[in-house]
Amino acid sequence: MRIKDEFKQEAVINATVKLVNQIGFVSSSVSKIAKEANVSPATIYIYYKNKEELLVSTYVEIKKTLGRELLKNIDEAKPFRDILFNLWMNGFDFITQNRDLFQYTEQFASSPYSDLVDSREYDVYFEPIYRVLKKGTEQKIIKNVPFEMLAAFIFFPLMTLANPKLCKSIELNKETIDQAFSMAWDAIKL
Amino acid sequence: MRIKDEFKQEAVINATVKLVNQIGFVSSSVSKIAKEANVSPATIYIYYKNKEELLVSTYVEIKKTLGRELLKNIDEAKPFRDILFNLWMNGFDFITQNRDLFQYTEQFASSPYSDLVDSREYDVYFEPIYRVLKKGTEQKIIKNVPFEMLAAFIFFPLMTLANPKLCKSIELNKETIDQAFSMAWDAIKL
Amino acid sequence: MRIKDEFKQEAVINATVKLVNQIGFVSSSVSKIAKEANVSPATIYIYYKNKEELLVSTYVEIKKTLGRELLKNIDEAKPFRDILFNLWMNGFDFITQNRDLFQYTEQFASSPYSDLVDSREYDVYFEPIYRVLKKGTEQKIIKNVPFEMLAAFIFFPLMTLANPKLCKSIELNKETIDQAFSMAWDAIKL
Amino acid sequence: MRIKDEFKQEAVINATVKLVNQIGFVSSSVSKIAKEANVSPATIYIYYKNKEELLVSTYVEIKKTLGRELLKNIDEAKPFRDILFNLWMNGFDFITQNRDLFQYTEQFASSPYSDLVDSREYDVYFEPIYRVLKKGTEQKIIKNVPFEMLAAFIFFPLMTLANPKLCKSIELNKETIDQAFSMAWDAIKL
DNA sequence: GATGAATGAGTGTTCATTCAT
DNA sequence: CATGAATGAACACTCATTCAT
Repeated sequence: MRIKDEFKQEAVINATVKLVNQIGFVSSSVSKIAKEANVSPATIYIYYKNKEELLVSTYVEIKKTLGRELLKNIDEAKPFRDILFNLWMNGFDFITQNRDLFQYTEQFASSPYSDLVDSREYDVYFEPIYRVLKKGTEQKIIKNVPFEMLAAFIFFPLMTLANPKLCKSIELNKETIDQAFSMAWDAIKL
Repeated sequence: MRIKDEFKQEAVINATVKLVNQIGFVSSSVSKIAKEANVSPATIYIYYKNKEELLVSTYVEIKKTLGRELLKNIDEAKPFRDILFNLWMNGFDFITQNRDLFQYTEQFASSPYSDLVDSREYDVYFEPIYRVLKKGTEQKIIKNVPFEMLAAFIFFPLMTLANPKLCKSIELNKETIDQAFSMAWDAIKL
Repeated sequence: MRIKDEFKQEAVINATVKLVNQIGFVSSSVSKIAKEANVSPATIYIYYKNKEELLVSTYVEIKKTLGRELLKNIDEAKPFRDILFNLWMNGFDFITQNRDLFQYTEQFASSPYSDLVDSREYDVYFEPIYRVLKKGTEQKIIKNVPFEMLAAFIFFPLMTLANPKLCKSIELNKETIDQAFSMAWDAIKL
Repeated sequence: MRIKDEFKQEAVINATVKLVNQIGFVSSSVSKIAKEANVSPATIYIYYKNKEELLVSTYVEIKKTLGRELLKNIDEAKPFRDILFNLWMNGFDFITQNRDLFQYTEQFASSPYSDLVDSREYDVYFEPIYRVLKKGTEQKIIKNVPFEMLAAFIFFPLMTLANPKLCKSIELNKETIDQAFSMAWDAIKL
């Protein structure tokens, strides 16, 4: 029999991300994705049960990658602020170097498909971050507030800054990055 | 302009917002909006050139309202932090009391339609906020960073916290609100 | 506004029946029906909620017509056998003169759509037939067996004979018709 | 021929009949049949040129079986009515004991595929029945009418009664069966 | 101004069949 | 012989928009 063409599936994923970035989530139809991937629409249904599964599984894959990237070269022995800065910069690097992947997750998160994701599929990749922040709280280094609030002041500003649509005029050089992190730090530190 | 017409147009806008909240941006078709507004699809095309204009202008209207609400009872003579807190609480009140309008803007902002908005249409309503922040910078009360960065640390966390999807577990009482504002303040104050 | 074009709807019904007769129930797709009726596929969905409704309501309409035709010129004062013969000939005339309508009902009845029909919609047209047969039973003219069994020996042979596919070699002249009815009569009479 | 292959082909036939009974003729796609038979879709195309041939040949096989079953234990020396009753009961037994096979033939017969069958493939199995009926006619035991007409009064009522969709309320016990046969007999006897 | 009818182009999805192994 | 991968064409249906009144 014909062997499964891994390239084809990868082409589908790439086409999905590319199209979502180019024309948006809504307009990215299965047939357009198929055309972009040089594949028949029917082929997509070999790999994925339906459109939902294509979009959701693409999202989950990206989230896993993001989780892995965030924790790259993290040394938990370092001072807390340094760990956080590492995390932050890893996030920044991922966002800027994989703008299309990042943008896909942003669009996905605000789409009705986002309700269909079982976050447990990738939560494990983010668990170390919870743990680090919890330790910071316990050691009275950062404020004792819910995790979501910490995230709202650390990671959401990061995402905002990295979003060229929202921050057209901000040049993202070493200085602004440091400045932004230091603001995030001021927000959460005790 | 006849009174009857205004009612119709208003019904269309309300139906748009209501439907977007009920079934999402994607599924809100012109004919469904028309049905919800008790109006013919063709009628909508009397008021708006096309669907895009309907969605964009609805967005702009909400932005204008938001701008007006933000500046309610703002006394520029007060101390800077109090002014900011007022702004912040006005924003919080708007979001929680007009969740449907807010949710519409969120969905709109992450749709491809958002590229089509000319922000100058509502910027004037937000201009006082720019001015206040600028004064704060000049008086060395807050950090001297681009406006978007300030916004990223003041208003985006607010929106994040008010988003029930993102912050399921956070109860929004007086205490958490104060806490959140104080974190935002720590982030931007000098 | 544009007024509803009765001709269009009729064209759709005719096209449905015609196509079902030409290419069968299964191959008669909405788009083919639309093309045959010189109408856009979308137009069909103005008249009918979905394909099912188109097929079912076409069936019901034909059944109503059949019911009306069967009872044409029936004089319940006549002898029982004559009434039955009248019914029988009315049926025969309908089948042979509206072969396409009849064939549609045959195909429909053996399609999965047939489960979706609420027979109460047309039962009223056939009620007089029930009544006549019941009277025949009570007056000990015909055998006291369930209605379906009577039908199986009166009307199903009729349908079989009128079906050119099943009875290729039988010429349907006055003599064969009389012969067939007399066989049906022998089957049910006491 | 290898044993393994026969199993596969038989599995395909069984799957075809089973699926047609479960989900109907229309929905029974080649891939679903293949899945049900634990076989690749491509395998089916080794045994059959195309879907049509699969369906038609399955039909023909069933017809052959039916022919064989009808003639089981037929003793042409018996009185004519007894022979006929034997045939009739054999038919009844086949229908009730192989409802799935019978239902398949019913669905097939009212599908456009039925035009593609060459009845000569199985006619030989039914030839004895022709012969018996012909003798009955010659011996002036039954009416001298075309074979199809006899069939319409003997076998079609039988099929009608055995069709649970058409005869929901009729319980098929010894008594009703006898009654039905006697009606058929009244119809054809001289 | 206001409308319901009408539509071509598109949607997600399944199909019978063929390909390459 | 047997297979899972692959596909173009078709499916039922919805869309944003325009037409005719």
